[in-house]
Amino acid sequence: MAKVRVRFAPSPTGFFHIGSARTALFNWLYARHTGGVFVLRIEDTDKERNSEQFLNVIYDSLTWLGLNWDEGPGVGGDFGPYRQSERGLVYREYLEKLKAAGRTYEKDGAIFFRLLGERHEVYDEHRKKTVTKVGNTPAVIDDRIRGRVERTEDEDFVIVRSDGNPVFHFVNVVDDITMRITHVIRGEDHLSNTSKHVELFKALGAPVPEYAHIPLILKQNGPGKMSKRDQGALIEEYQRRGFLPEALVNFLCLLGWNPGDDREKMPIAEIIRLFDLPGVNQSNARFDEKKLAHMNLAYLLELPPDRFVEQARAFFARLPAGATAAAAAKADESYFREVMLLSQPKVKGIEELPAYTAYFFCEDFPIDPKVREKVMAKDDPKARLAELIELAKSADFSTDAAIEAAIKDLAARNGAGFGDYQAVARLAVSGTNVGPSITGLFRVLGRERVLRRLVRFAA
RNA sequence: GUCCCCAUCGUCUAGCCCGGUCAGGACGCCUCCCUUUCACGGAGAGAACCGGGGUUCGAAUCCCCGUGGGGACGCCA
Repeated sequence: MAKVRVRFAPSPTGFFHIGSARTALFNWLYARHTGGVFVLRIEDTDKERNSEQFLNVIYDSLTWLGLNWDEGPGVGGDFGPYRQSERGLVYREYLEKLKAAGRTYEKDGAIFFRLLGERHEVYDEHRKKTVTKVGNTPAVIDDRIRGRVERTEDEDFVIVRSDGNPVFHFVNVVDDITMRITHVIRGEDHLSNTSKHVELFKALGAPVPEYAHIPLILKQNGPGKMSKRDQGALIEEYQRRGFLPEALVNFLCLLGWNPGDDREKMPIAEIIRLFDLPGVNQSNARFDEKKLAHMNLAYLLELPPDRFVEQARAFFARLPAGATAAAAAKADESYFREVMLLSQPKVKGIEELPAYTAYFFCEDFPIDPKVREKVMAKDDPKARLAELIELAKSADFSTDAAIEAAIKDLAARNGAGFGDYQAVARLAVSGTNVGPSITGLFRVLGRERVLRRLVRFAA
């Protein structure tokens, strides 16, 4: 059997959004599952809307997601060039084939593709004008996801604009032929276009590829499919917010596909092993950022320490200039690491880290007045504070266990509970009532900082 | 308006192809437990087969019709 060749063919006319990412992902998965080839092709025939900047968004997003391409810009391949703007000669050659077959005609300066069949005029309600319909035979699409779909293409359509540039339907088909694409996996929004493509394949005497139209991703609130302007639509936003690409990829896999059992969080290698076209759903899926956040957290919690710190470091580095960013940047590398690892099991995302850890890096952190009121209303916090200051002067700060033992001992001697010390100590050293365990807090902050903050707070 | 696709908890979904288990899991929500704050974690509750016909002893599952949702109808891709 011929080797599977799939392609992802984005147009650099907008941002790279979640729907495009999933289309790319499903193509990539299918290529990896079958041992086939994943081609990246840039559909930049619309000169009005293209820009180099958008091209980089595509490359960056795919790379970040780990969707490496086997052929395409940057890596080459035997069927290039891989940007449509550089394939004019190929299109001309195939246009000649259509012309020679008598399947084209010129009108209003543009070149139309001629369908086979009887012609008659009819008034089109939607476009409010009379159009020429063709009594064509239906195109049969054997869709790997949807089954047999019939659709009749009944109007000639433009394949070359009056400015001489070929349009999407034509170049898409020509490229799929010349790049030997065996499976076209794309969004369901293209299903209606497929009859045009089938007509072109036939007219060019080329075999029609296998089709697989995947369901669309609907916006989480309101009607319609997700578009680049919707909340949470852009891949670069997840990247910027410190989401883990493996979590996003895992989440995206589950939008329209499942392994056939209850498993959700699974390594990409396992997904590759199990992924197949018949397993893809037929119905559209609504995007749910809460579930994505949950998936991200699950990955975050088990991220190896080195990678977690690396992610945190990168996130801090991109932070807009400010007190926390500056202080963290100046912080000792091992201290930064300890602070981040202490916070890893506590935060729900990398993006929470700066706010969550701010007091580790500066001395002028705010004291939450509401928390202060609550804590100071408890049983003799001033005495507890004084006792803690004494403890901080002499206790062993080297391990959590040592700190815990010291505080417990203190509590026992003064007829108080661990909690009586915990709350006031936390308030004094961090200004809040949330954070890592008090023992971890003491250990990482270190004796000097803890003592200084306790004394200052007591004053 | 025409054409195409789809239809199980609020959401993602299993089950459907090859009719017969209290329709299963996950997210979210709520309750409880754990606890040194906050999270994490654990336990539990609540929550669905769009409607109507048919076929059948029996339909979430097969067929038809509605309805609903989505998409396409550009010299955009």
